[in-house]
Amino acid sequence: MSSVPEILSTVVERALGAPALIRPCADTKFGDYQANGIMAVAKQRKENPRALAEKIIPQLDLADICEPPTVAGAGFINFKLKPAFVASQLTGEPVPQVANPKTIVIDFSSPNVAKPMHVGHIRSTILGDCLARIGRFLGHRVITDNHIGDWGTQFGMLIVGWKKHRNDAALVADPITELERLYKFVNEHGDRDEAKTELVKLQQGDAENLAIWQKIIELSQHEFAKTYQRLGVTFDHTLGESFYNPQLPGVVADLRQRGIATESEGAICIFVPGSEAPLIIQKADGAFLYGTTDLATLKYRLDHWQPDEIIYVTDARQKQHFQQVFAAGKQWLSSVPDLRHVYFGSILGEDGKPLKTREGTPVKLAQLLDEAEERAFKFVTETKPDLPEATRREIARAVGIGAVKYADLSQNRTTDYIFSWAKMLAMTGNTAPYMQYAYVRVQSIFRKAGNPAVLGHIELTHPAELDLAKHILRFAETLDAVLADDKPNWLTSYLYELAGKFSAFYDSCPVLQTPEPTRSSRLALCRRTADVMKQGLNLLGIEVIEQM
RNA sequence: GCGCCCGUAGCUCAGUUGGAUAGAGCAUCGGAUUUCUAAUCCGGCGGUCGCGUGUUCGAAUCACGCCGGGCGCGCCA
Repeated sequence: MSSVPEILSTVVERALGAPALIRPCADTKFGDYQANGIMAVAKQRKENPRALAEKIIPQLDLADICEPPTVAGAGFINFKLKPAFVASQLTGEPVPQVANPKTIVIDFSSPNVAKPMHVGHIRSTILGDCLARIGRFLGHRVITDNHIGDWGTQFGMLIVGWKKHRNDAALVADPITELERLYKFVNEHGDRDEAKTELVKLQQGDAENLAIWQKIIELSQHEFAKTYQRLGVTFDHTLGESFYNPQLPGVVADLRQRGIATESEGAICIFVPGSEAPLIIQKADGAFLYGTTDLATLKYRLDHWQPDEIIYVTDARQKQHFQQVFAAGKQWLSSVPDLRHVYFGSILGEDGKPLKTREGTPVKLAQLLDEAEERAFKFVTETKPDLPEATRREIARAVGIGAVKYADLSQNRTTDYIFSWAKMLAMTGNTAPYMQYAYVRVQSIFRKAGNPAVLGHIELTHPAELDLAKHILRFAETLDAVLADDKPNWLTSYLYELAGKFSAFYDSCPVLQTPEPTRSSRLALCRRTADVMKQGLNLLGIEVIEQM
């Protein structure tokens, strides 16, 4: 089964001989879909667009699908779907698998070892996970990779701190906090030369320092895993910076040999068009930089996974860096896939400045999730005091975590956004709880009906039924659009409208008290709505619940 | 100095890549329930899309120039 725009495109393009540019109608009074391509063609051929549209229409064989198409405005063709067609489509497979699956590597989250994950990691983690879920759902081969920061100069300080100032009890209780303390302590009070010496020993393979380094990574990974579990995020690989470390000298040598990298002011640099400053891959003192690691990583991924596309989910400030890395990669490697920097803005406090705690430190992710759950728990306890506490906790978990994720994903990722508890946990408006509630209402109907409702024959008569049904059909095209531009906020908008249309239907179309055959038809419509809601929220990484 | 991003309703934001009369939510005002969870639904109010010039059948969207805000720019990641 194809999406409706695909069906319309195929038919129109056959007659037009050019892209049909099928879009949802700007206003539903015009119809359901419109073709915008006629005007472009008319311009090119110097024809009258309305006349061209009139000429095209008789060639369109769409009698089973929509009412006779009409010409409007400057040369639009409008299509109004027939209710019988909509009903028939509802019983098919909701989302077709892509015809040509791609291999997509998604690099996201990337926290630093020995530091707590903070709000800065939310967007990368949630966005990357969402894109991975959608890619897989559509049938692509997706490989997720957490490129953690597990190598670098900070280990000099950490090793000194570990050896001389470690508090084992604190390390057991809260490893990351203790590691952070050690780093800060040495940074402020320690001997820089000593840190440098330990770093060099580590780099030269000193057994004791290597063991400490590994232990620090292990402790950190264990903490990361807790957060990922809460968020329901998984990775296929966690190949951090250190993994590529042994490859760096070879990468630099190869780049120099090919004349792509050159020495300048003592450093080894790659100059790429479009930016004045070079990408430095080896410092004057011989050390490598993250650009070096990024190039080594690119080569590794190409060699091992043969991707068609690599997505890097990092904040917008790294834009220039990735432009340089991508440009350098294209000079260096013969066949480079579609490299995408999926960037995002910062999370700001309500004062419009980067979100910080009262003490001025970044807000820790774990604490943020705690607070979200706690706020949701308070609310559930107020509204449903009779539910057992365990149930209320479970609802609060799904609602709280869902709210945080939804608030982030519903925002256009390219801009900064203002973090607001009130807004994300609001039970009205474009929020996760609103949608979870809509789902709960459908489930309640099924419970009262005494069965989960099967997908049977659907008859669309009431305007609210038809409106809801048409929107359900737009699920597939929405997911295509999301993945084409890496913009999950289009999916959240879709789901918000779905929940709204369901609520309107719920309000005006009784289900269980209605006589057959309408009762079964409406139950089937509820079934399909619930399935799409659940699937859609699942693609955002948000759980549904049975009651709230 | 060079470069990137942003500016849309009182507030927070969409706007599918140049399409029709610019849309939501919040706030505010009004209405709806003997019926499946009112955490709901329906309606009203609210706009010089920062400003200007241009490109064309058509511009919030593209180009150029201003104004205002954010960010990045050779040896951190």
